[in-house]
Amino acid sequence: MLTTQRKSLILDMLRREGQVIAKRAAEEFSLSEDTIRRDLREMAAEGLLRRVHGGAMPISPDLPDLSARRAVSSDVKQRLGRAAADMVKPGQTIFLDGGTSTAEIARALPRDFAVTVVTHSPTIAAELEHHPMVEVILIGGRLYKHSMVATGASAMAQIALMRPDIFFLGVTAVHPARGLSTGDFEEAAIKRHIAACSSETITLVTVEKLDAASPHVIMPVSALSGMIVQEGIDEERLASYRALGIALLEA
Amino acid sequence: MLTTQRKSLILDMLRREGQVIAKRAAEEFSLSEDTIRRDLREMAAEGLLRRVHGGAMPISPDLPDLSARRAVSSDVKQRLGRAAADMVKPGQTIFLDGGTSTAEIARALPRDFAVTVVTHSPTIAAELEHHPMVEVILIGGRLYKHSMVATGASAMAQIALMRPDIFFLGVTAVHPARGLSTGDFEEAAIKRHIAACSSETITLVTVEKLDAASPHVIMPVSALSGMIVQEGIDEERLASYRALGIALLEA
DNA sequence: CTTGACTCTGCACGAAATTGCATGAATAAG
DNA sequence: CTTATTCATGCAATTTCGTGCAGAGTCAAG
Repeated sequence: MLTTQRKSLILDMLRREGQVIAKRAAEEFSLSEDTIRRDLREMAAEGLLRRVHGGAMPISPDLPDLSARRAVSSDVKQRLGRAAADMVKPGQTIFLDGGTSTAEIARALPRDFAVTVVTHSPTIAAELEHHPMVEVILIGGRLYKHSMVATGASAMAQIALMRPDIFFLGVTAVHPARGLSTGDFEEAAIKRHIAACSSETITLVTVEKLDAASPHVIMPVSALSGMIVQEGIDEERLASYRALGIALLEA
Repeated sequence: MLTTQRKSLILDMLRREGQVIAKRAAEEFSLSEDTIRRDLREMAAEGLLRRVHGGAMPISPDLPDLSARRAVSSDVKQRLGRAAADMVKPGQTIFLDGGTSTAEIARALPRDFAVTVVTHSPTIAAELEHHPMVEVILIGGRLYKHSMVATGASAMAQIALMRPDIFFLGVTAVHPARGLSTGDFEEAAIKRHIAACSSETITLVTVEKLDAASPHVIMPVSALSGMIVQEGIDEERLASYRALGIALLEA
């Protein structure tokens, strides 16, 4: 990665999140903290940002509109998103479902290796605008307003041409017997179709989704390759999933 | 391969990916890095790009990126957007090109009647998320990072199935003789294709775009149905467009 | 056909930039 | 005050850069 580009990305990160944490940026770019600190020092000298202990802050006091977005993305989902992003290897193609959980994956994707992201969510696609190394394939179709994903015959046909390595599936409910489910029939169909085209299907699960059921079934839990579950859930509640042979990763 | 041609390809790569990495370009063209470096050096001398360690970046350091430009949605563009939205009648289907001007149209669309919006820009699509009456058709394909629009054969095929009433076209330059133009060859092709499928094509023009020309021609000005131009431009500068029979609306 | 000027390309080598690690100082937290 | 981070600087290893140079190809004049 070019250092010039990295500095722009650091500025982006600063604008987006209102701060840059040296440690986090180092992970993000897969570089040592020393390098990030050097960047921050130089950029501070150029007057692009203000150096603080642990990272950097914007030169001017916070812009309000972006801090709002940050507040929405809960800590739990961020952790799940990072764990999911860790599973992705350079050169792979992943399919990101619509939703707030999968949006976190998009944000957490390492910025230093090339990945192809396929998505039928314009929101996710827009999220990846400033990601330097990610190639984005957008699936088109009629947009479902409530979930903001493309659906319909055209979307199905475009998806049928893809063979993603991992499908990160968004669900509203997970139940050991009733399977993975969501609130809309059409959406369930398209999720099922994406899963069928993908080598692996992984879903991100927070407590409130666990052991719940929605009206429209996507697939049995056993069809999953793995689940990334919120940390701190009783082993007891997870047992029935392990019994189904599902790989569980806590984050 | 001709070095002249290679240099254009390098410029394309720069526009497409926002950077050129010497090593990668060398692989791409099956040449030594030395040759690429020489090219980059020469092109930097010609002012076509900015040399950085490891490769090259666009000439303008840190173009105010889309988020910044979006925040600075200028008063002029808002007025142009409103004028464009006023042209749309209930029940019509419009195609919105990518770009900041057309994004203003999306924001200005009346909230009380049903319109179908077709777009190949995930940014525009996301913008319409909270619009109650608008049906959004998203065109998919490989996303061009710098302009954030879907391109490629798949996008072309999806567009070919649509017959929008109005295409609101985004351009970087308008010239009475040299026509409508933009910075990227591929983009020019897709814009031309959309225009061919649409009943009318309207473009929004601010002063700095008027009487200017970019490298890649989209179509002659005479192929337009109309232009919405920024208020307060000398009648003299508009005369040549009127002479071509173009309907001009000032806003 | 031959010759000579010119261009393009790859290789070699010293210079410069970038990065990670180590060390000791500075800072924040308890 | 004590402890754990975080910071700055020096240094070594690696990568990239610029330049000189030689071989191959092109082109035109002789």
